[in-house]
Amino acid sequence: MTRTLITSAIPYINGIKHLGNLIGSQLPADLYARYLRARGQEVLFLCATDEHGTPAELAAAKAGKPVAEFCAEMHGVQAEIAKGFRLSFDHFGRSSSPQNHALTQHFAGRLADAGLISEVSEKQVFSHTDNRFLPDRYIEGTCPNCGYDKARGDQCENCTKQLDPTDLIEPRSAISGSTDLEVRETKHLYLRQSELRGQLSDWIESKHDWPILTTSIAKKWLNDGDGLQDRGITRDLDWGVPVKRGDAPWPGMEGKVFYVWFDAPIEYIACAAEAVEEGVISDWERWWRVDKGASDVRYVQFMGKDNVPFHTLSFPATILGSGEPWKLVDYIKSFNYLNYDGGQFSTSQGRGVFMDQALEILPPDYWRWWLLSHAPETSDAEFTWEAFQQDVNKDLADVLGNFVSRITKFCRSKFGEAVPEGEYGPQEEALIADLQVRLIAYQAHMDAIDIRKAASELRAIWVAGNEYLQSAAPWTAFKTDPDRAAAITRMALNLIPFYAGLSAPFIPDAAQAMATGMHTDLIWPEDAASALTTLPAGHVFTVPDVLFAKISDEQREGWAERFSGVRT
RNA sequence: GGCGGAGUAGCUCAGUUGGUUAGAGCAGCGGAAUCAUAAUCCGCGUGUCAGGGGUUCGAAUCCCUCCUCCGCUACCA
Repeated sequence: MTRTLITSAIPYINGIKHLGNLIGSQLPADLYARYLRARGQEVLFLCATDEHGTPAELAAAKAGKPVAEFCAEMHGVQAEIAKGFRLSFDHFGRSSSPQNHALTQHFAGRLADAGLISEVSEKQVFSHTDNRFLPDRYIEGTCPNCGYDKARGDQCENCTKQLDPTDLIEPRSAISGSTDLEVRETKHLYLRQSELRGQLSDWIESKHDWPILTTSIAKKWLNDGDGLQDRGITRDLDWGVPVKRGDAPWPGMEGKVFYVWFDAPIEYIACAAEAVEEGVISDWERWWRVDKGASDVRYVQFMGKDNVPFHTLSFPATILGSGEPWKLVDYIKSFNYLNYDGGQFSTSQGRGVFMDQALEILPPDYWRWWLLSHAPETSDAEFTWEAFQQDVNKDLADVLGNFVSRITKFCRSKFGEAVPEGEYGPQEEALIADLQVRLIAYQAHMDAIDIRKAASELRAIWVAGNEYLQSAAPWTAFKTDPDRAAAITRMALNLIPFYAGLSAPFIPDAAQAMATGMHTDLIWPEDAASALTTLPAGHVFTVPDVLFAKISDEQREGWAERFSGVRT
């Protein structure tokens, strides 16, 4: 049996993520994990918080808390929200874990031994007032090109000219506004990615089935300009993984930490080690070391397009460069962006709907269904309240929810809350044949992680039940041929556990409610014919509560208003 | 500027080994049914496939050109 390792890009610690972040990695990863588990595969689904870097330190300072404490709290908050969305991580770790410290230092040591680390002395801007080195972006000043007075040290947002911090006129700290800056010499480690360019290029070129979005971004970085550039992997910060060469000190690098993008992907591995400590799994190397049992693992990553360079190049460079048999990713599913009502979702500007707010106003299934059925797979997608209301009401309340409602209530009123007798006839056989074809198509789309197509097929499966009921019309048959009506009712009732099983990856709560109402467990159908005999005559059930209350126009208008501005 | 993605019905989107009258869902219009959350089902689409040019017996699909939107551009993560 194949085993699948699934990782979602790890969300940054500095705040609560918005719906665009959710659909960009965690939610699709969860869908796939749930699907594979339902199909009986062994799955390890990992995610974590990404806790290092300047923004984390600044967010902690703003909150008036020590950074370690801040991160611990925010990790708890994000973990709770993830539960709220039913994200089924086997472990939700932290990039600040001791396991990640050890592994990050281990990789750095291996890379150094392989001659893939160089020490580079460079000049960085230091702010006396802030008592820290400032990343280019955290330096503001007047653009020498256009005169814009809020140009950043990496680029002027007004004229888009790329800048060097030293180009700025009257530079100041974006954190404190202080102009007490000094250019200081500092030494950093660089990962010599350029040495691995050929290897990485061959590897990327061999991935013909990856999304074009993934490979095109990777190839661009491999071939742009002088090709893949070496990358600094250390920073002058307090919070992070201290620079060490394996277990040994690294002379000259005292007081420095590894760059967040160096240690963050390594957390994918460390997270499995954390999971062992948590007792979730017994052996993490069997998922990560090809020489220790991981040769039959298929590893799939999910991420937004902004993360692709790090996952296609930097992290593989780390793994390949180590010379050790770590598992390389087999498939990278990448996503475009979800826009919000004509503009971008923005964490920094507080624009859009954030994960905690979404859960305040509606159950997770509403969000899961809409976001997944509109996943930005081929291009950017757009969230509007009108579309959200319309689609959710139609798909979930009218098509699926009402189907469950109408047949269970019909049965209760005519035959009581137990499945009636009756032989299936040609109409039932036709339905079964149709559903079998659709089941195969649905599984094929899920296997290919073709999310919108899978959602569309699932919806068609729901519609098939309504079509069947409408044409078989048990309410009419009941008047002249109660036995026939009983058979139709039994067929239709059997669709509920069938739908529950197939829908669970998308809408786990509603699926469970359907199964519970029918007094069955959630199961993935082997084939339509056998699945639709799950409930035998005489099987007792309970009419479930309304599965999906509709979103009213008043609610929609209220939310559109509430979320029209900026989160404070 | 460079690179990449996108531009198809009012809306959201399918649709490339080039091939019959370009499809789906939603919205809209008409009808059926009355079991159900006024929920369902059936029927109805003459769209400059962004514009222009080219290759071809044949182009949404290949080539050239051009316009628009978005992203990335390596020290935010």
